[in-house]
Amino acid sequence: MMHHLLTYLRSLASLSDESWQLLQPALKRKHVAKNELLLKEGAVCQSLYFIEKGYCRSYHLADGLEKNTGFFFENDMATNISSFGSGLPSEYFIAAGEPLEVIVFDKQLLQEAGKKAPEIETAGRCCIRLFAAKQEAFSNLFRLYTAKERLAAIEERYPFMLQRVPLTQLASFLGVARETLSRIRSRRVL
Amino acid sequence: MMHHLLTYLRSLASLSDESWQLLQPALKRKHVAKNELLLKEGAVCQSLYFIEKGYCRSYHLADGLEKNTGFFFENDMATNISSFGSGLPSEYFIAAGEPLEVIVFDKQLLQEAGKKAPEIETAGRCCIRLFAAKQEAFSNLFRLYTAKERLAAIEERYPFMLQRVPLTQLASFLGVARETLSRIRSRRVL
DNA sequence: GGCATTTTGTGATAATTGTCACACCATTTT
DNA sequence: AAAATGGTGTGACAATTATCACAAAATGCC
Repeated sequence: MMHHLLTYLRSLASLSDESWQLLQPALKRKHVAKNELLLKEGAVCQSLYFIEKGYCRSYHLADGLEKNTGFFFENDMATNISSFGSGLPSEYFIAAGEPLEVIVFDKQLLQEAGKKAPEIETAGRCCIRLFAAKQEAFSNLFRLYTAKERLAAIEERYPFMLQRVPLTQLASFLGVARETLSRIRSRRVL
Repeated sequence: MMHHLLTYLRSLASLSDESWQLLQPALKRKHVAKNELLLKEGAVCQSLYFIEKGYCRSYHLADGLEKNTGFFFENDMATNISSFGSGLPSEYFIAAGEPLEVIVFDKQLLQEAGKKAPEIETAGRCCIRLFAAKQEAFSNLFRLYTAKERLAAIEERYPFMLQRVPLTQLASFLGVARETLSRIRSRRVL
């Protein structure tokens, strides 16, 4: 039960069986159909999502166009960290890109669990630290590399992303037009 | 004494006078001259830096060129969150852009303080959450906006940045050539 | 299978940006 | 005062990318 999550958390911090039990009330399994929303723009993010199967993406709506800003796969934590932390409305959506199996962390119940077991607090801190490090790495792709190099970097570090994410969605994530990404990709093969 | 830091921490989480006292052993004031390094590429980041006065920047060295990836001002926490968390060597430098007054958090001593006072753990988690939210916001600038719009966004949210950071340094942070940034800026005035 | 919808590829052209070269200005050094 | 240094503006041209238009391919649905 919740096997992957336990492994994930124990890779980040020590977590006794007791702490793990104290965490259970804050957790809930959920299935989400493809294209269904985990978080709406304007809503306050009240949950963390641990992804067991499938992937989801965060996107902004601008001029009716979806601009993808993040992708989250198996063993990732997905959330709007800003809204979750501040209690302010989310500026973007999070939607399932494939049929999703997630474990939902409820914010209130998680706080209570954290008070009972400091190990949970520590594990939470490690999760956020990972999240921050990942954001930083993606952010730096834009400052250090050209569009072509960004694609190569993604291909090297997250090859499954190119397999599973439609090119149209990947384009805005890499900060280029769909057509440009298509051309970069075709030139690469030659 | 450490007045700004206390205000900052209390804006993030409740922190009793007792917890604050328990935190003291982990803190140390430090002056850093302009252009001096807080963190070298290849070194493991062992500290968090709370900035009381001045600013610092993180930069990668590629082909002998400095590419700026982050700027940190008064009441910001600066660190290599990835290296600090994982214990792996830093891939970039952090240097003072102005004469700096910082409060150094020592990693080991901070951990010990956190064990004694859970409030410190919680405040630490809030710091990292802010850090992550900021990284995400900067990262999204590239996906949502053109170079011109990115400059406008910085001007609106961080006007002091344009005053204090040399254009040459700002350019790589915005992901454009120095000349391009110079032209964007001059076109804006017309 | 056949039809509708979604996704991807490609050509043509305009707009933006990078690169190289050099001028200008302010400050510091000798 | 002359020279060196660091930061910035600008012209010219090449390279890259965005945009629009449409074709081809893949996918889902009846």
